Amino acid sequence: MKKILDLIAEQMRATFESCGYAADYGKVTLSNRPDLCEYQCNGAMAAAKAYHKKPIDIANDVAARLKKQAPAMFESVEAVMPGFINLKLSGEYLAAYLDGMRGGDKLGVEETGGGKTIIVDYGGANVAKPLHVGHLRTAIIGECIKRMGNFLGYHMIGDVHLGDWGLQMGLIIEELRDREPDLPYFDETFTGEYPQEPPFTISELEQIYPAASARSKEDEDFKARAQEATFKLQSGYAPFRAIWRHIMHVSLEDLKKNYGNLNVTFDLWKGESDAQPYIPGLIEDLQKRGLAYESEGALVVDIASPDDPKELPPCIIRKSDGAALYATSDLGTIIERERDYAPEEYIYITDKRQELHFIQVFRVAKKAGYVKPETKMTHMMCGTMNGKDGKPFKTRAGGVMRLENLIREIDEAVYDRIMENRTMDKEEAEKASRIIGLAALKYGDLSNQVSKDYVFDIDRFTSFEGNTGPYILYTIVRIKSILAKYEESLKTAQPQGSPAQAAADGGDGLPSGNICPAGSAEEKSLMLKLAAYNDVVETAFEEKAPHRLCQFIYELSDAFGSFYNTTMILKEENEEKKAGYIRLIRLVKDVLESCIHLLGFEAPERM
RNA sequence: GAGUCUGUAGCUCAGCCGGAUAGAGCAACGGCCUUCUAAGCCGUGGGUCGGGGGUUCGAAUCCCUUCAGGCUCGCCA
Repeated sequence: MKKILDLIAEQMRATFESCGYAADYGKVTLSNRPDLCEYQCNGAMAAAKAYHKKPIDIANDVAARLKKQAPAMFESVEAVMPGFINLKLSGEYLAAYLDGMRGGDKLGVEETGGGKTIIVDYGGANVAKPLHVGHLRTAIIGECIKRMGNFLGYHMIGDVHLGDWGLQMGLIIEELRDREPDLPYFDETFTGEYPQEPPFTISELEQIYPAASARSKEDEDFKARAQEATFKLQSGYAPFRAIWRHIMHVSLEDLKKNYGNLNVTFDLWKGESDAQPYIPGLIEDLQKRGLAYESEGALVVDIASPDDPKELPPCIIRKSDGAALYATSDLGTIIERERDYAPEEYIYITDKRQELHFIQVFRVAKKAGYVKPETKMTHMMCGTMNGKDGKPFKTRAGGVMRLENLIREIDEAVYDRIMENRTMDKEEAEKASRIIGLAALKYGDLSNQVSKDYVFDIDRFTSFEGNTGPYILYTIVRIKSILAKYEESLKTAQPQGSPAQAAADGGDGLPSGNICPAGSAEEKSLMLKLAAYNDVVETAFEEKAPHRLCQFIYELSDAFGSFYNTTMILKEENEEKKAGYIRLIRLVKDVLESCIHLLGFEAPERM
């Protein structure tokens, strides 16, 4: 469906034109004075200068003609000093628009994506290291971007892009050697098959890595061994490759479980190791074409542009010791992605501290022609999640908070909250607390601007009052409850097989018919808010701004709350009117559920 | 030092490609449950939009300057 603002603006543009002004002045926006109007056009003030007329004269002229040209669309059209044109939509027009949304398969949202392929690189988890809060933002923002894109008809490919090729592998191998020297991987004379069973569990692995990491900081000798082991692994030394596969296997299983708990999934589980085969060719190519040159012992590519306010450092693609690094592996990944998917856009979602790295990688990729000039390369820079003290979030002990501990803390707080307010059996309360906890966590994060740091306050997030995920869920649950009661009443009033039952639309038990024009200010506010849905989803995706979606569902829930409070839906005596309310609130529920699905969480049946 | 981002109510944040009286939530205070889930609704108080200058009919929004803070600045990822 066309966006309602576009429909109004089309009409407004035509009217400006027929009054002898350029159509461009007919821009329409949501009103910033809801007490005065619903939509507004400020074009008359802008046009005043160009046509040497008083703004109010132009506004009067346009308003008078608009009323004649589109009588069915507006309830009122007013020109107001100094030159605003204030609009109120007709109740019938609005109700019909909402019926159109109900009839569409995506609630009126158009598939503007046209199947374009976009790769979203988020996650960035490291193999053998547990997920921590630093991975939280990129994961849930990326998941949301991916879901919005898919909903809008893009072909989104999410890649976790694991850190699976660094020094941590050598550290683990050498630590394992010291702990279990008898394993066949360390027997250079061993010629048999390596065991299928991994020599460690996930919890052992998670214990091995930090121990090895700490040791390498004190023990130079150990560190050198780890570096040597890393080098051997990367050179293809069979026993270490075998250990590496075990590490990957054990760790991936755990990562999938943890991402799964966050409702985050990936289409690709690629990692830095997958980029390695492309690196020798990449370096050779850059050298042969004169793009890469030796500088201070390293191999670098210039990326500076005269437009830069400050000359940017070159991108290092090979260290002076001959090893490849982060940028090299990202470029290798780009080559593979071009070969396999040739996406029209890349979206990388990482911490904002990686800004320079991506500027460098993007410029090298473009300069060398590895991606087409028209391919969009976007780096979404996330702000950090801070604690109440404004500093990066830490555990009480001062360490890095593991993601699963954070999730558990929230779920427990939610569980307590449920038990103190509701009568619910233990099993249902536990299930509900996981669903609500995830909503609290994700909404709390996504409702902030992506690029800004934000304060994560468990007490606030689990207090469930006001602008929170649970409030949104609560709205959905209340609507579900009303709908269930209404359906129940229909069943008792209309026996099975009756004509009224047969006329039910979509087999959902509700009578066919339309949403009625609003009967109250609260109802109309709710309807106007609903009508903005397609616009909001499109804007949120274009601006890569999930917080816009959050703001929308908060306002929609708020509008529903006011309507709910002033209108006794099930007590309505006029059956047609009551059915109209039901259709309306069902649409509210559908839109809210659609939105939270895009945000990456769900609503429980009761709470 | 250079670059860059941020600064809006006591706290946490929207608004920022110029528009009318700067909005929410939390906290504070006051109302509303024999009626669809009160995790709700309604209301009150609370602001030099960091400071200063400029552009404009009009600035939280654009430009300059200044203060404060964060982050980044070739061989980590």
